[in-house]
Amino acid sequence: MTQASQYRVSILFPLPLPEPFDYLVPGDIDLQPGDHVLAPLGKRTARGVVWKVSPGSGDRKLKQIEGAAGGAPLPEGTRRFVDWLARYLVQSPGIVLRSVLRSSEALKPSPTDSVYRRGEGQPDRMTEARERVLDAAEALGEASAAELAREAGVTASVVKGLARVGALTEHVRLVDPPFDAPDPEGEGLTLTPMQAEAAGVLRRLVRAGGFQAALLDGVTGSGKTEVYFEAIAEILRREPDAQILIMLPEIALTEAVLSRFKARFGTEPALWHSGAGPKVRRRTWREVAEGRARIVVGARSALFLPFPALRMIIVDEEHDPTYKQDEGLPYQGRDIAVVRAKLEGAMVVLASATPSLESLSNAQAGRYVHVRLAARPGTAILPEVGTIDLRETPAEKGRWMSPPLIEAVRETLERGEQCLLYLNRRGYAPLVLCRSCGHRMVSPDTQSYLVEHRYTGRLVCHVTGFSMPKPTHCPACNAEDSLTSIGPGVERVAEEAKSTFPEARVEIYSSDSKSGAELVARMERGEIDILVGTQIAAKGHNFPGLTLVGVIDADLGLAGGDPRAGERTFQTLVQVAGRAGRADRPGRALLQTHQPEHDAIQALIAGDRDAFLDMEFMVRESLGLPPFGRLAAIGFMSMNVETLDRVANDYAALAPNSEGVEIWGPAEPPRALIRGWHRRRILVRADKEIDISAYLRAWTKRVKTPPSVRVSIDVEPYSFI
DNA sequence: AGCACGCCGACT
DNA sequence: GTCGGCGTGCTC
Repeated sequence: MTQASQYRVSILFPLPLPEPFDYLVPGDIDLQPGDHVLAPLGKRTARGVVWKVSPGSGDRKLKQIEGAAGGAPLPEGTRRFVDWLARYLVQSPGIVLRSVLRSSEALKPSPTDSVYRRGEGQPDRMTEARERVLDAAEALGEASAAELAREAGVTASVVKGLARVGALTEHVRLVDPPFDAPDPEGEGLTLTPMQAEAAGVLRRLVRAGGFQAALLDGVTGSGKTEVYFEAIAEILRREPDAQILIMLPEIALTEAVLSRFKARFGTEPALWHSGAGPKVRRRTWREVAEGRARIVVGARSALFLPFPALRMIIVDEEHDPTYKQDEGLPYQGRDIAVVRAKLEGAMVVLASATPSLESLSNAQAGRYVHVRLAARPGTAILPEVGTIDLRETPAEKGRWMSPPLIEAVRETLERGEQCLLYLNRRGYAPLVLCRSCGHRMVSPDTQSYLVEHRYTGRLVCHVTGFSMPKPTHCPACNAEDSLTSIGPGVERVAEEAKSTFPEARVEIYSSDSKSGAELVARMERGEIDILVGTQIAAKGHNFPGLTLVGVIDADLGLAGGDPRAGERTFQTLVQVAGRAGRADRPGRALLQTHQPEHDAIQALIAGDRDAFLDMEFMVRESLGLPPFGRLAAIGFMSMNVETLDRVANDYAALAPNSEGVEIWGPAEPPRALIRGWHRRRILVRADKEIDISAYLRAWTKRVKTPPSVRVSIDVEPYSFI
């Protein structure tokens, strides 16, 4: 511990600090990059990670490290990912590190508890209570004292007494046991020739090694999961210690994948999602960091886990908008997954039935290997799709099903088949207004329309969750019973379906439904004739008796100035229409629309995704929008509108002048006021060659903002408006 | 993110 | 006269 043997380390803290801080280390403590340490920071001790090690004590007077914090070191690939992301997202590296260090207890070894098994010894004195405990131990094989006591109806002291005399033996058990190694040779489904061919392409990429990107583009029900399972098996055969991350957009989807996973690999994967409790998190985090968890199934935040040997990332349903995180650290999980794979020299597979424009463009440019997977040779991506022009055959006043749609439903019901009526609007009516004075019921926080939910009798704000009973008098003019419901929600369409087809069994499926799983099961068994559903009904189910999908309002989402609306509508309609006519019964989809000539609708009818894409690409290219240009958003939030506007305007005024960069705004975003917080937004559009992150970094360095205004930077905003 | 410093309002 | 509000600034 001589002076000369001291050295320096740079420590990155999971705090919004601009850079790692330097400390001295006594020569008898050995620290490597990635090690977790405790270090004095101001008046307190903070946890951090060694980012760099330098020889000598340097010329600055530095504080000394307090000690190591234990745990497996943060792998190099994870550290490079943090550095890269911080630069790309224009955030402090500490903020990014915070997304990595998501379990405070994971650095400690797993806690242990004691379990008891039946031992050789016999108690000198046998009592009834002791006998019951021994019976329970035989039956359970291995159990904690509390479990045995509960099972036998005695107190734990009886268990302890038996352990003392050797009739029970005590064993130490890990509370967080390691995960079992997956078996790549487990039973899979038999692949169709088409699937086998796709799996073969992925296997070849695995064998090529290093960074590889593939877009697995297959219609709903084409067996994408089975195909990427084969790629995973190939990796595990070649490298048993390889780690694989399967990303899914929602927890709801994990159940289905999990059971298929278990069937294929003979064990359960490690889980990681926002709903997981501290126990699951610390187990998964630690086992991943130690390299013992091989396969992780997780939500977008699983990308930040400290994999030491990541070899493959699957992004399932890659088009799903929930991969975009908007709060805190704003990032697009799908894009970041590709970067992480590149930094790790791993393979990435993006899978979807309706790939995003960005991914398709990457595939077209040859950056991703495009693996197409049709259900059967020659099958179109859609069932027969037709439109109903609401300008020619409108629904009756106050109703939402047009005569042709009613007729189609009748025919379907007569054949004993099922219908899905799709409308992406929860509740009964999206707007409630006063007949006598025209007052519109709005949310107090956001000024957005309150949605009537007739089932609960309340008016609900879908932005904040605020709700109130539906008033009997207009709050503006006090007229009695003057509040009328405008427009349709699923509850209203269901009401109409019931009155039109009184003999049919009609159910509603939305996120308000109490038991979605039960509805799905009943629909599968044919116990529902007409299912009226929102987005949630469009995802991933297989209803063999469903042959007609009626889209109540195909125009929803096409309106407004959002250039991404067409793509989103197209994807949704493909997913919805894809529900119809599986299990060898031809299905059809009918779209009620006021603009049957719209590109997205036309492309759907033709079942022609490429035509739709060409159209979209042209629009984007002419505007210089992604993927032909870069976009970023600077968000401002404050309780005080005057300060907010001043700061946002100052910000815009200080934008660096640069060729190929345009500044739009500041403007009011779609929800300019939420719970007393006012918001403004500046959009930045840049040509593709411009490093928009560097531009933003230079810009933000020029501006200092008062703490009363919160500024956030989003380099991959999903919404353009 | 903490934590302290500091400069103004209502209390024993 | 002090207790405490949270605006401002710093942490190797």
